[in-house]
Amino acid sequence: MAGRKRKLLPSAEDGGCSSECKPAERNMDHREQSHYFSFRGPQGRLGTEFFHQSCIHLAKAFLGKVLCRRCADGSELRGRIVETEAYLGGEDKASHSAGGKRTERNTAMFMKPGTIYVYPIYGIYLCMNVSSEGEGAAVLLRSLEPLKGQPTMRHLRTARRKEGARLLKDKELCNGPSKLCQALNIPRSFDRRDLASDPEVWLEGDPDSGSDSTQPQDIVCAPRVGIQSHGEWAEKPWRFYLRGHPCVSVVNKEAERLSLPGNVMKRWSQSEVQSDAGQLHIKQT
DNA sequence: GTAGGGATGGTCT
DNA sequence: GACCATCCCTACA
Repeated sequence: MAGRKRKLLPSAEDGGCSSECKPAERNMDHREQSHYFSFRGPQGRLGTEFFHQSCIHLAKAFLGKVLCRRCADGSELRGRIVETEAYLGGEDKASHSAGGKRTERNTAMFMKPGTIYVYPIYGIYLCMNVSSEGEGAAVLLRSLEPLKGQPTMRHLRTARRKEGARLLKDKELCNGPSKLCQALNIPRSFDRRDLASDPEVWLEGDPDSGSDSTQPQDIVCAPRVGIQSHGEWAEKPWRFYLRGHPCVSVVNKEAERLSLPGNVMKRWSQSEVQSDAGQLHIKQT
């Protein structure tokens, strides 16, 4: 099979990104602040107790939380989780651990809640899951809203793209499970690490919590993506995302109609997203 | 903007 | 040898 030539990601194996973080890019400037929301700073690392939830509860609880990545040079990359999928293991035939099947690859799914499961997909991409309560259960992280370190994320994502390709917009940096692994430089070697205690990757509370934390009615429940071959299990509404958020990878309008929003005080509307030289601005209603 | 098609190689049977 | 929890590019509306 004649393949297209692509540049390899230089530091994908070592877990560090010092070679990717140019000094000028490490300086915080206005471009590194989220244009979607105000970023109020860390709310503290989420510990082991947070991950002790059932898979579906944890998948919903992840929404709004901030995934943080400390690079080898000390700089930080941050993104708010806006889309997840629950894979329950056991009866869930779409799960890598269906039927309790345990292999070298999926061992992390059977480890303690909060364990990172990184696996390769389609040969060239990686996906990141976090184990939950339940035998073989894990939550797939599908999309993030970039909050900090967008220039570095863009550099990491561009490394695999064709030379001369157009500049990626902020909302395109992490809007997919493999894209977020690229943008945050999550390597395969992070597999089986503990998200509650690892020094290089961790989870923090929603920086916007307090006045406008994620409300249940903001969450859309939809069938999971890319598992059509698994029959009835493909229909289970175990994908969760923030309604109207521009960083969601796949919008399901039918599912949005079915999950009525009710009295949503804060929503994100595509029509109010304005593009400005690759950056996005969004007004909240 | 969206749909369609091709790429890619690890994992599992 | 087939499958695959994806991504990117191109063409077209």
